Amino acid sequence: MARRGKTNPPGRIKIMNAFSELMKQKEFSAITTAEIARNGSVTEGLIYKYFKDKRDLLYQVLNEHFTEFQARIQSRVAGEESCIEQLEVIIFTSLDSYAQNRLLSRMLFLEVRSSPEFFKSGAYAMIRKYAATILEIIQDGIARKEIKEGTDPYMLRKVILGAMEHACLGEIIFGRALDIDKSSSSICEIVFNGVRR
Amino acid sequence: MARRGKTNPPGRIKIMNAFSELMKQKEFSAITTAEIARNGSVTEGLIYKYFKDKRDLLYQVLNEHFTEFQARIQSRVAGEESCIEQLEVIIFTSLDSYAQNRLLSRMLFLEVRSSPEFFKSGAYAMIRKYAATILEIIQDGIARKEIKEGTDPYMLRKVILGAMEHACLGEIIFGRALDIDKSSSSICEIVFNGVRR
Amino acid sequence: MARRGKTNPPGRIKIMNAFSELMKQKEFSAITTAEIARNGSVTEGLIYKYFKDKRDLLYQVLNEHFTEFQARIQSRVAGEESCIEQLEVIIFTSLDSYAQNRLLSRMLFLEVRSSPEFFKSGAYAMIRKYAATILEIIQDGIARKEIKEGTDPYMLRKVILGAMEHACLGEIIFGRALDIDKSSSSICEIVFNGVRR
Amino acid sequence: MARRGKTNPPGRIKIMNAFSELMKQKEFSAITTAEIARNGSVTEGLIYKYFKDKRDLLYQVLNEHFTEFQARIQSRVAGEESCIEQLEVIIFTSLDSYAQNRLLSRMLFLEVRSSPEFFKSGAYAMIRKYAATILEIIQDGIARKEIKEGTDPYMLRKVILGAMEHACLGEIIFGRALDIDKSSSSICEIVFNGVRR
DNA sequence: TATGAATGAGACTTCATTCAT
DNA sequence: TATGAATGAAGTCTCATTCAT
Repeated sequence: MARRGKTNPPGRIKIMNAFSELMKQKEFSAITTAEIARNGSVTEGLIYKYFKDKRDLLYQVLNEHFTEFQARIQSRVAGEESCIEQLEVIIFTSLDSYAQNRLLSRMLFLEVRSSPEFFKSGAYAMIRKYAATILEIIQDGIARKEIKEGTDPYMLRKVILGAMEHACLGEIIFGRALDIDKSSSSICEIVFNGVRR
Repeated sequence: MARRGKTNPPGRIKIMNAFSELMKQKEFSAITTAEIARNGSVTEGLIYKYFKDKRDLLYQVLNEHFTEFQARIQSRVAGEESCIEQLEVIIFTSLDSYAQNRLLSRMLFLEVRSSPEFFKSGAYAMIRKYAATILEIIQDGIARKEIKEGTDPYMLRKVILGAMEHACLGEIIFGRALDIDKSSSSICEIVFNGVRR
Repeated sequence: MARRGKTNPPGRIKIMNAFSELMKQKEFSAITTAEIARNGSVTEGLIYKYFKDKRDLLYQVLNEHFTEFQARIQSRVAGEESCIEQLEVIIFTSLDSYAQNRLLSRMLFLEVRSSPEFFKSGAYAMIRKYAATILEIIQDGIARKEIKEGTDPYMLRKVILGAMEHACLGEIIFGRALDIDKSSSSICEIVFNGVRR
Repeated sequence: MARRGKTNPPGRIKIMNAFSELMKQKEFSAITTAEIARNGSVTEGLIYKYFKDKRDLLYQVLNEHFTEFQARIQSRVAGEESCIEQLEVIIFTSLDSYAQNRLLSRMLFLEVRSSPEFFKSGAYAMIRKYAATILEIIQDGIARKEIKEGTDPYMLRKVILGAMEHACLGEIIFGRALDIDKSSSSICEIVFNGVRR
């Protein structure tokens, strides 16, 4: 997503691309501004024309990714009727997005959450929107009697988010393969029907 | 747990305590060796007598915490008969431990997982033991027909671990209060009985 | 004073005003061209259309101020007959100008004198004129027997300039109030009549 | 003056010497930490072990100089009986110190006063002591009827300080020679006896 | 066991300035 | 006349780590 109203100068784009590329290779703290500049064929100084600091660059890149991600979720959900199906779609699509974009997941699950500043960023605002969407569907599901009435919607959301996150963790950390179909249907089966015999 | 066989010199203890204390206040990367030394009333040089480097210090501290944690889980599980009850105990005890020791959770959920070296550490070995315990109970539960036979034990473990983790995340990051009873029983209800009406 | 012959384009005026405004708030070296451009609603590049560099901007601003200052002094002195009275008028008027225009005094007493280039600037030429005026009056005073004949006119000038400067320093640095009447009459009393009983 | 109680490690001394040396050659802001380190044969990092930042280094160096300066003044004043003579000694000794140590004067008159932090430094505390000494002598002089009773002691101090400062300014800025005997006796003559015929 | 002095590499950042349009 | 993009050089400072004593 281009910045609203403003022009998006080539240097800015180069910097964001170079940074995204580097994020695929190494941790945030291991990336130096010198590297970013070199890879983007700009000078280090230019980074600070467009970004407050290195973290701000990270958050702006994340924001773009998350915005796309959130848009994809929204459009897929729109096609489903029942709440359970909507949740299934969210779980599948999220897992799919995570798998297709390890960079995104790495940053989200392992890097940014340890910095308090992240939670003031626009990138985090996007995440909140995503979480809000899930909550609404759950509440709707309870209202429409698709979901048991005693269910705590916040806890259910936590279970879903946590399950998805842990489903990806092995892949992100160890590079293990992830079977999205199997993972998402397993999560749905467990969460919707329970495991007790 | 003191290091096996060896004596535990006062300097080493001071350093570990100072570090633990600092971990309650700020991220790992924001803690400097100078601070650790100052807070522990030792010199920076001494840190390198007992620890290979700053990360090693982190892992040794974590190891102590995780060892205790794992021991507590084991002893509690021992008292339960059914697998479902064992899992309930694990969920409650884990949540309780996380809540009582935010330091532990912070480090585990937000700090160490981004560094590949962590996964070679003794601290991580403890975590694996913990995870293995859960897996065994699940497999046992399936064998003993307490848990549905089609259930993927690995995925179930992921759902449980992820649910617990996300249940704590708000508390760790934003300092929100956590109702352990409610959280653990909600997780159990959702996972064991499902939410579909 | 507008630049002789030339037109004074709006951009140039905006830059000078923005800079003058900033000088009231912070030291010269703490002011960045980016700030000047932002405050003046022009682009950084434009500064270099009208001014050789940042220092040149400072000197041109100073020049305008000093020119006015010098003109005021000249016109006031013209009204006095005796040399002593002329000096009194200079002391009072200078103090008054300093107090009314702290920006001027700040720059003159605390900022520019540390840079050798200043002494080649037009602004400094104005200061020399002012100093020359004082010297002439003193020499005239000696010739007209109003001032003791052994007096070293250069040293007397230094005493007067230094006394005025120190009288203002507290105000400039600490924002203390300055009683101009009292200060100027005290200086005159001390310098003209001496303090020995 | 060595730091009280603490040891004064060779590196710290080397840094201060290297810096003092550089201050004789160029303005404070033109001196880089790289230069200081190079000239002192230490690493840049060491500077920050002993000094909070570059300014702190400046103030600590100044503090040493001013402390010596103040001690010299005190011991010379002690030898004089009358207040007028004490002031004469202060004026002569100050001028002499300024002339012998242009570094000191440059920094005091042209560099540090533009930074608000200076006024919180120990170096400035020394300056205040010096100024307090002068004020006490003046007040004593009034009490002992050596100085006219109507004299404003604060203004008299300002005249003296300003006169001395301006007497040195030419030397400091333009490298002009300064005749201390002549300058100090001229100042005394003007201030004590006045210039009016 | 412990100290304290010193290192060194490099990180982030700032800013005056230029230039094509 | 004015813009906006980009430069590049340097600058301050941080910090984990080592080593002689």
